[in-house]
Amino acid sequence: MKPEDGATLSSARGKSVTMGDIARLANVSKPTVSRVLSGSAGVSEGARSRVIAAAREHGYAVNLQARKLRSARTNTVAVVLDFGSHRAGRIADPFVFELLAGVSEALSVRDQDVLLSPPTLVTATAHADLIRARGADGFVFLGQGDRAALFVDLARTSVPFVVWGAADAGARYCAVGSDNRLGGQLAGEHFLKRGAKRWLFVGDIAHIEIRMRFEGLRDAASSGIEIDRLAVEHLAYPSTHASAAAYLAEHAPPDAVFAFSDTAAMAVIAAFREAGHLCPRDYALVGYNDIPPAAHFTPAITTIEQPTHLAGAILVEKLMQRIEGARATSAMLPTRLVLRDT
Amino acid sequence: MKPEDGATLSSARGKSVTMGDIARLANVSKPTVSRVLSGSAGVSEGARSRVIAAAREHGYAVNLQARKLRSARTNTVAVVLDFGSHRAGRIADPFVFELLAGVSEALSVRDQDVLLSPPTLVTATAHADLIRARGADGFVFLGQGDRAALFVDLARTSVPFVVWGAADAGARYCAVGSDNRLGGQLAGEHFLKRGAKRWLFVGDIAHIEIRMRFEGLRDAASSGIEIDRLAVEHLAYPSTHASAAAYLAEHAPPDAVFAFSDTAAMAVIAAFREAGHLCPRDYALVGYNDIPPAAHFTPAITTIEQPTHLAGAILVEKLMQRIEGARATSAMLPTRLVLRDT
DNA sequence: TTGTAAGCGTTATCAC
DNA sequence: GTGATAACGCTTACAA
Repeated sequence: MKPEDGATLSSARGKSVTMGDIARLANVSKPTVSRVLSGSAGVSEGARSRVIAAAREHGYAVNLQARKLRSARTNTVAVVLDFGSHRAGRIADPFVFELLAGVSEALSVRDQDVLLSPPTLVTATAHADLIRARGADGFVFLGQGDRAALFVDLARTSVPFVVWGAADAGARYCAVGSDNRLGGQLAGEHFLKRGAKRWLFVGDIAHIEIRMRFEGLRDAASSGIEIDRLAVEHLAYPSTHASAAAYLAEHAPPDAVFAFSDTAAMAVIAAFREAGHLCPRDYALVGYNDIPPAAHFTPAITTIEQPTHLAGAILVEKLMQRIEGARATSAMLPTRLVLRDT
Repeated sequence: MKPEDGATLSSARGKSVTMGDIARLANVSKPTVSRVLSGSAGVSEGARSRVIAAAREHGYAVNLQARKLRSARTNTVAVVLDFGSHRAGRIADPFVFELLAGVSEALSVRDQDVLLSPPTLVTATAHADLIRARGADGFVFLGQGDRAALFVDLARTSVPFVVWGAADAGARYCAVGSDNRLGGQLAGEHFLKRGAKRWLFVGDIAHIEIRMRFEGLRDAASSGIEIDRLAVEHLAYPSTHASAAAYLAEHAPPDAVFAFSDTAAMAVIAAFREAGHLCPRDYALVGYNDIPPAAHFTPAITTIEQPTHLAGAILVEKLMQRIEGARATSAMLPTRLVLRDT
């Protein structure tokens, strides 16, 4: 190594260390450094160790932007969270967070960067632009919210995306979700066993996932059973609490309640209790998601469990298929009834 | 426009539309297209409109990777979430999610991309590498978890970062948090008014934020007051529930409880109720965060409110200062007691 | 196994 | 106002 080697370091010129610098220090060429650092085979042990030593010594890290510019893929996935439903005093079910953790980990395993989709992205065009701008290779939507129309539009484009949520029967895109219809059926069967006749469904069926749960419930109902529906405005504890209280004031009390989330279930229990309508004494109740507090609530809430651990991995796998141009089928993950006190 | 224009589009050669294509179509040069699309002044109205028309017609979007390679900043911020505390059955307080929403929006306003920090990043070196690799310009840590040591290490480097959480007295880095000590004091004052003498603090003081709350509580205590501490293992509802039950079995019941979160407060109420120790009949209780269900729980929980709406904006502002090389002072956001039934 | 050369698509610099 | 030209730092041919 000649003394000049240090002097020609680009960092000495006030810039950051580049691959060329490492190449010079290790007495190899740039491509060889590249090969070593991206772990491709076909490099001699000597060259490899010299490169690694030089890189470590000079704190060199490959410039990700340059790499991404050069290669066809960005290796970045945009994740879309449904903040709208969680802000402004509405409640965030831990559920989405668990889903995010799962997705994040699955992507990390595949060396994919996770971009949080900016809240300004609303139209299909805007999403397509992000792909064209090479900001990401595809999208994972965590929760459908009121995006049904967006998905239909997006499915007409070549934008790779997967959606967490119910797969609509004729959906042209890949949706991975728990079997919401089954969830509803399980709730219905539970009510039948309890001999309940006047069922109340709490949830906004404008959301596809939630409508499927309602339909499952309806499927399970035999003749002689009456099903009423209480549309709560937001995914919120307070609004559910208020709606539930108002409902009791105007209607005959139900002897079974199926709530779209455990949080909503808690709100119903609280509101009904204030009116003297007690669970499980006066009615059966099934929640959704099996969040930890459900087990320890008083009464312990019977609920439908979703397989969050699997979900992230499967979503990511499907998206990768789509990005690589393959077809990806929608999938339904099984749910099960967790029987507790209600 | 000559017919050749279309034929020379790079998209016709199977590549995506580039700035050069738009330049040709609009009869200007690449730099002019760049000027128009990045909104810089000094372009004639004619050129501007031709460029915009051509870009729109061909669905052109500026290649973000190329732009980032060229410019000094990546305009990307890495956000670090504390999934560890939220996974595997532990509870996610909606609080973090609200914080994330706030940060995400504040960054979007400044045209910053949000990268979710990969779960593999643990050491200070790994974080520094991401900056050197130009994966991001800086970090926002949402929640300290058990990262105290990491922050100290990171503060010795030139990595720009800000932390949501308590600012340690001698901290060398920028921490933005609510005034946890004040929160503790407010709880203590509430207990004094109720005439409580045997206080119980529920929370793990290994977490700095939580220790500050404990210290605030202690500050508020006058002589003759006994304070006990119950360290719960995780940020979890179930573990708090179990610990609280076990506590009552071995100790004299407290007449005041200060829990590190509303969720934990709910767990305490439930566990104590099962042992016949009722709130507010037998003890006063203060939670933390003012999550929506706290208001509608039975009993409605008295709690400490944190200014989540402000937090995101302030964190981002401070980080931008750090990235631009300026100093950024830690900040304490005020908290207030929300008085309810407990 | 290794090196040379040629871009990837943008923006900065400097002329005009 | 506008345009030619040269980087930015890497990877992919292709050649040796």
